[in-house]
Amino acid sequence: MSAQLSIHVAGDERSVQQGTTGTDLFGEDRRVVAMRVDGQLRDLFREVPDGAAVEPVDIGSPDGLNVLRHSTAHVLAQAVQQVNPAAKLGIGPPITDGFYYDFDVETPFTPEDLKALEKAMQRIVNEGQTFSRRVVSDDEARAELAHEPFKLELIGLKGGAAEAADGAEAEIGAGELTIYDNVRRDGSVAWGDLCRGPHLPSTKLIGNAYKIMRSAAAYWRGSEKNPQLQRIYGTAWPSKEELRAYTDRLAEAEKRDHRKLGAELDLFSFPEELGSGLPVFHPKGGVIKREMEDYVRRRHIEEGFEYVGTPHISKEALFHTSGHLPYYAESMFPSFDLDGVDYRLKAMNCPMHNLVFKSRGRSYRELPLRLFEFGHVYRNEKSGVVHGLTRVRGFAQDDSHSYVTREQAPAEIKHLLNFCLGLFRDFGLDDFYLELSTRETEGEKKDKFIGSDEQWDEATAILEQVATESGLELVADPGGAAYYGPKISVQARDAIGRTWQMSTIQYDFNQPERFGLEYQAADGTRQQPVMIHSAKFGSIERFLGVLVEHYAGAFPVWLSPVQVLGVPVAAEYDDYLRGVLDRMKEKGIRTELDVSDDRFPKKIRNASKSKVPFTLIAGDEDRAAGAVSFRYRDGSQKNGVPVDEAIELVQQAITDRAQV
RNA sequence: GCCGCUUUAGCUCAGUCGGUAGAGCAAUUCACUCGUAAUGAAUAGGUCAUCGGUUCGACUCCGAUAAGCGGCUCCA
Repeated sequence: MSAQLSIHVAGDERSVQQGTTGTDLFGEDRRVVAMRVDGQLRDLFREVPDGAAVEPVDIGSPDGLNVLRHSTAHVLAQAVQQVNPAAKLGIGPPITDGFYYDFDVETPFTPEDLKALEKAMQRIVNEGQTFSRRVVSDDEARAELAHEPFKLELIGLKGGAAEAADGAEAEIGAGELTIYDNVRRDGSVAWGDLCRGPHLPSTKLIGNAYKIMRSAAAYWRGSEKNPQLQRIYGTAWPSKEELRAYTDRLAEAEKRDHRKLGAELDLFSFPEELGSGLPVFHPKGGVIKREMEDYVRRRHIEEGFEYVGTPHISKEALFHTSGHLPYYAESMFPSFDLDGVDYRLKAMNCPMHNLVFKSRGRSYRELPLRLFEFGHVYRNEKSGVVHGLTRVRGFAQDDSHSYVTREQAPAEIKHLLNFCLGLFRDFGLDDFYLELSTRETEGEKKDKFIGSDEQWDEATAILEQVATESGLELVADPGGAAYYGPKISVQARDAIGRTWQMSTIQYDFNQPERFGLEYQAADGTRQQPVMIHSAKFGSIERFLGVLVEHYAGAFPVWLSPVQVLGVPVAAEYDDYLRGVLDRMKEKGIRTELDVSDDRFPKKIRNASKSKVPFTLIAGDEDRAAGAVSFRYRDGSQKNGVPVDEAIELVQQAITDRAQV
């Protein structure tokens, strides 16, 4: 048996003996943890077939990291069952920057449990266990995993792994079932798990560059109808240094947390007296909010919108007309009675704008008719989801509705998308992508949506076309549509990598019908308009929160609550500096003067901590020269700037929306 | 909503075994008038989240509620 095989290794043709494995090809290089054979990820110890194209998988590559993290998840699961043999296994896939594993246990894990598990994992890692792959039939797997009810359920779902649960495809592939045994150096089997693989050649490679991060409950297969399992999150990296870099990154992200910075910079707070998810903006946060509002109001008018105003509450019947009740009832606050009539707080502005449209006859000549306002809406968010400014119960949408003919719809959607993208650029946000949210026609969610198949198909096709033409990254979000129509949303990433839905553009054929909206066409017939909902910030509150994190509180000059902070070298120069700041105020620049009795270095420290873009210093030298000195956030200096020039410099930075 | 954790001065946090609370920063006052990240001293500040229970006695133990944190589910 010494037949020769001809294979391609990393692009080069090679002749090797039959039976050659990945380990034979790449075993020398410890960074190679798996291989791709004709595109398929494989364990290194597997034999390479004739004619195959083989690529090494580096531990630092996306595939390699997934293998590392998935194997680490196995080590965690082994540790859990070692400590608590009664723990039942859920799924344990790699995720961004780490992995998790779900367990069904009697009592949730405590922080002490997690510490103990981390130690148990280290012992397993040090044993240098190998992962041994074994193909099993469905029946064999069922027999072997009789005591693992969740794994049995997965076996039953084989082939439909994608629907089984996010991450379930790591356990079962579409093809044959496999079990991976963890084998000690003496050949004894320590543990085994139903798994598609591939895995590291040895647990040794995990080294000590892993960490258990936290535990939390998670619903089995992602549905709140199912029992909750206890999920342990962990992370794993090719080296200790990379693990350190990751934890440093998390610490850095924590410093940018808008909830923390919001309190430190005196921007906003959540008074307990008001209730969960109801923010108040302090004067400094109010400045940013107003700058955002001024900007977006002006931009809407430039883009052909007309500013309207509507109330916060209405008779409940309006929301029956719109379809919010019952389709959106869960998110609306309960009704309250006024003289025998039920009223509701509004959760969306569209029904009110429809009434503006309907207030008189409309002509095709008026279309597109674009109505816009800052609509304050109230949503009964479940207690567990309220989160800083990014998920609140009362917020302002910069909400608009464009009423158009069917023919005008694509151009209007393009118009709105460009509007949104321009806004993102002006606010300096660049880490974002588009999401196309569509309805679900199967499964339990399908009854959440109203309208005909033809309507949905047309609306979805138009949105998809515009989104694709934008050339931006586009992610599908099946089932994420509003009940009345599909939507494009712009998703922004915050400092800790979470993504937030900001702008949305929604195509709605349902509400015009439900409200009986119509316009008179050129031929004299009455036609139904299409309405296109859009919110550019989405929520003023959320957008502001994301801005705080994006800038870590160091806003560009035009958004800074205080643009220039005057720091006199001694009290003697207060008046001189006040004079300079007064001249700036006349030009609309936001200034403050530090007249506290702190000493100069302390004032500099305070100025620095407050993250103002321009600290303006004046002492004897400056006063004598009719000048001031600039100190920037990075500590750099620009001394002896003539006052006129200084004012010009600040004004320019504001106009340019510059970061300094 | 579900699971787990947390709640002490404006902020960050100590508080031993159940015997009625302490620091730093911030604030206020005084002195210092100072050129680039903390001058010194003094003063004031608390229904220990709220309500109930156990106890001679509760910040401490138990329960409920509220708010927050980490997830899940859900969303702008």
